[in-house]
Parts: sequence; C-alpha cells; structure tokens
Amino acid sequence: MLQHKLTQMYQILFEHFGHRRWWPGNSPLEVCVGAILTQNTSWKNVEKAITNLKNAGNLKVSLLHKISTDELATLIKPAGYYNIKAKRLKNFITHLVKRHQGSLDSMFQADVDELRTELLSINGVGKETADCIILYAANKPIFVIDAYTKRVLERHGIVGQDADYDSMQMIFHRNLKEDVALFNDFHAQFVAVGSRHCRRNPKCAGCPLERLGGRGSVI
DNA sequence: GACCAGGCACATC
DNA sequence: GATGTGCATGGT
Repeated sequence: MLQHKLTQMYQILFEHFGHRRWWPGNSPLEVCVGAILTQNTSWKNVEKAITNLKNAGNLKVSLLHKISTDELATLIKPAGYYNIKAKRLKNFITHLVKRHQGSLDSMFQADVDELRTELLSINGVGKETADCIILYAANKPIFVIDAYTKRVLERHGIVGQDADYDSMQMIFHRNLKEDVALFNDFHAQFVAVGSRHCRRNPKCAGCPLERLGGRGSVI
C-alpha cells in the first residue's frame, strides 16, 4: 500500500521534473562542504559561499585544513551562521586528516552503518548531513530526510506532524528497493517539488502531486 | 520589516 | 527524554 503510494509519487515527480542529476556539487568534497553549509539555509546562499571558497582556491582538503577558522568564516559568510559553520567544517576536515590522511576515498571504504556512526561522531554533523554525505558523496544507499521530504510526507498523510527522522527514513528503507540511484533521484525530486510548490504555498496549488490527493486536492 | 531557508548542539527542566 | 534557544545571511 505504502510501497505503491511511494512508487506512484516517484513516478509522477520523475515524469514532471525528469532526472535531477543531483547533488549540485562537482566533487565528493564539495558535496560534504555543501551539506554542512546548507544546514537550515537556502541553497542559493550556500552557492555564494562555495563560490568564495573556490575563488580563493580553498576547496581542497589540504587548504581547508591549513586555513584559519576565522578566515574560513569570512569566506562562507553568505551561507549564514558562518562562525558555527566554520567550526563544523574544521571539525570535519580535522577528522578526515587525522583518521584518513585527508582522503575521502579512504573514509568511504566503510560500509553504510560504520560510515554513518563515524560521521555522526563529528561535532556539527547530524543525521541529515551525514546521510547527504553518504548518499551523494560516497554513493552508498541511505535515504535522506530533510524539511522538504517531511513536508511532502505530512501533506500526503503518510506521517503525522510529530514524525521524527528515523521513522521517516524507515518508511523509505522498508518500502523501496535499496538502490543508490533511486534514493539519490527520489530525494532530489522532493527538493525540486518542495522548493517550487510547498514553500509559502500551504494549499499546494499547481503541485504535480495533486493527483495523489495531497492537501492541494483535499482542502 | 517580518518571515523563512535542504540543522545541529547545548542548556534546562 | 522533551522542549527551548542560539547561530546569521539573503530572498520574498
């Protein structure tokens, strides 16, 4: 039942938006940096911060390791929360250098569960950030739950308002085949529909998922 | 000028 | 264990 609904949901989104080819980052390191910078922040602001890092030639592990936290904070300013995020980026890079000689490939050798536990041990990396890194940088199968995903699930009556991260993630893991490409594109579709139709649009007008009987067609 | 955005850690009860 | 709060810029 749920399996059918999720499949139907994905098909509608796929037909509407096409393949999303996500995440919007050119390298695994850029995905990791973006995942931390986008915490509670719109992607447009993150893009500016990443552009600053690139222009300063700092989007490399060795340089991110060398740069001071204050300098880093200045470069990522447009992403907001720049002091806390500079510390979080530093925590991530320091961990990577100490444990894996700065090699993401080395860190990504671990299986999904080990990698997730390791990422969650880094101060500043929570569940969503860890899962983004696992799925979009390490290309391992884990479903990312974010604000958009939660909103869509809520509006389609699949979960209640108080649903937590783990329970929502379990819905996808139990009802979809474990497939990196599917998890990657499905979550990207949620972001596509969420950023275009959910934001400041509680009645979901014009949303391709109206066909499924979400709030837009119910209220 | 208020409100929101692809969270997270920490304090307090 | 649940709830509240600080972190901050840029777009609507």
